[in-house]
Amino acid sequence: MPSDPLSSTLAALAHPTRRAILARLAAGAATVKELSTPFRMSAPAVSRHLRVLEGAGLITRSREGQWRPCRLEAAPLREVCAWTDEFRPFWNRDSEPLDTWLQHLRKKATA
Amino acid sequence: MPSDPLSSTLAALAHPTRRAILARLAAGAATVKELSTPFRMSAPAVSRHLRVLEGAGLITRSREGQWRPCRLEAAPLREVCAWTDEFRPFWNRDSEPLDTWLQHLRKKATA
DNA sequence: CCATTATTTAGCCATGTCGTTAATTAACGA
DNA sequence: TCGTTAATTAACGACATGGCTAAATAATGG
Repeated sequence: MPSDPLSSTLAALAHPTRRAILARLAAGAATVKELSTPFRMSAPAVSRHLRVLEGAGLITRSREGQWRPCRLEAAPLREVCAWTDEFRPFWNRDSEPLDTWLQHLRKKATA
Repeated sequence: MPSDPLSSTLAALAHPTRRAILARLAAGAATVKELSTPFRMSAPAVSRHLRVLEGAGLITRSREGQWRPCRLEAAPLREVCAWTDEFRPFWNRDSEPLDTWLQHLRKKATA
């Protein structure tokens, strides 16, 4: 499993539950209990999702008495957006025409 | 494993080799062979990465004689950027102050 | 000290990933 | 038809994910 920062971030986001957790945390910090209830998921399951998010630097957790409030850390999302942004010129256009591929072949032939 | 479109896209992107393949395809279509050489990876390995990318709708493949040229399909990246964009207000600010959490506790106490 | 609440850890199981090599299928071209 | 090249599939191994329940760890508050 790749462990570079961007890969960790993307892998963490590649699960609907974890994205929903981040969306929830955008509205304010929350405890594990508060998160597990709406997602109809056991506390251990949520705890593990949180560990993944923490590993990706997408949340931080602190100790507040017996609670472990989670807070959103959205900075890694900037890198994700920056990466996709590189492809912005391609978002709206169809895949390149067949011509390009044929030119490519022709170039190899002459080489 | 989640199979919704956004999760598929993010999972496909969560591997440096696959991101590098997309970056390469931005410069034009390429065959499996052309992709496997620079990545010092066996053709089967690349073939499977391509399958993942295809499953996420990030590339399309056609048959051109004995070659299977891959072309970039960047549309799904738009959705990724759109999702992260929702968090743009949080990108540059520190995690919410502790105050918010304390208010949160106080609210529960009075409720 | 004991009961309660919050959270994590430990097992379990099924399934997916990611690389390899070896074998198979598809198409070309003399 | 035969040999070559391109690409996929099959099979393997090591390991991660994602859910569960049950048990262990913290901290609170009588």
